[in-house]
Amino acid sequence: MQERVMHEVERRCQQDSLRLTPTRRRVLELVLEAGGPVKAYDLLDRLKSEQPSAAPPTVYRALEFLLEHHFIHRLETLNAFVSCFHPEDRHQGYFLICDQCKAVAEIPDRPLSDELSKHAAAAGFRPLRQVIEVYGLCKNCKAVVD
Amino acid sequence: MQERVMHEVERRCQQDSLRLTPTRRRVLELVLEAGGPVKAYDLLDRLKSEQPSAAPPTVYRALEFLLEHHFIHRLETLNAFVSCFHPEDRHQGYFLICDQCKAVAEIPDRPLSDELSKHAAAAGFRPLRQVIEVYGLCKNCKAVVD
DNA sequence: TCAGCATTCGTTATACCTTAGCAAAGACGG
DNA sequence: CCGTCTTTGCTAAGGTATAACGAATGCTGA
Repeated sequence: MQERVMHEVERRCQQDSLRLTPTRRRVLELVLEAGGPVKAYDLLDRLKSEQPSAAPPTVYRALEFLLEHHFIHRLETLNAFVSCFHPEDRHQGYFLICDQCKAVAEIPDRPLSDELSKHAAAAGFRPLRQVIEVYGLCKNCKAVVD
Repeated sequence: MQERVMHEVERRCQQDSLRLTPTRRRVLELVLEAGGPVKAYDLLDRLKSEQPSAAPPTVYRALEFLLEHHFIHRLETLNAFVSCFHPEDRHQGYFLICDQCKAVAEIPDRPLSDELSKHAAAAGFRPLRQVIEVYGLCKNCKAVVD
């Protein structure tokens, strides 16, 4: 799974001549390994253990690159980052984020996103970027509570 | 307009026996006066000029109270706060935020929000809170660019 | 191959955003 | 009034993100 994403990212970088430098690559791996939302400073700690010279800008610059090319996403409310599960298509969608266990599901729902864009456009607004995050309880945690 | 909101907030506080203390009230006024997204530290600066003892917790606690009762909203991506224009009904909707002039429009679109909740529920998720923010160019700024 | 240019990186420092913790003061019900 | 709960004042620290600048590296065209 992580490898699939990694390969896809490599392909895209080659195709668009983007430079997937060692640090950028390593940060992406760390995000993938996390298997859920990770904070920038957590990444920094992990990075430091293998590359003591790493500092905040090291991580933030790598994250910036990965975000820019949609290889990862940023969860605005959590100040955290998650890998993108479908880097192959330029999707728009939303996130379901469990308050309890922090599991994140990325739902590539294009119709809903298009609907939102349409509404915005109808109001004379030119939409460029959407942030749709739903917080609540995931299936498992809901079952425990009920 | 600002007065209308203020009155409505007073009414709600009385009705639900919430304590709209001087500081809470003043912070709400400052958010209303701002007429757009304001940062916590901007509020703090303004507050300090009339109440020198004000410190970060002063502002954050007031904001917390106002958020909790939906008298203001938080724009997650901007780390900023805006007043709620329709405190009378427990709405859900989305925000249109201009990258250029920072104007914020609060759109109380219940159908779209319900649609999103429905999708989430269909995936076994129990939605508790939605964050929908659309960034782009407002009508005016779009006209200038084109 | 090499000079020139653009991009990336290392490093330091700092700015910005938010919460913890605890004691004092105030509001409210009995 | 007294006890309790909520709110505040205050100090401090934790967490998040960017500025600035020079050194290193990669890329391109002569």
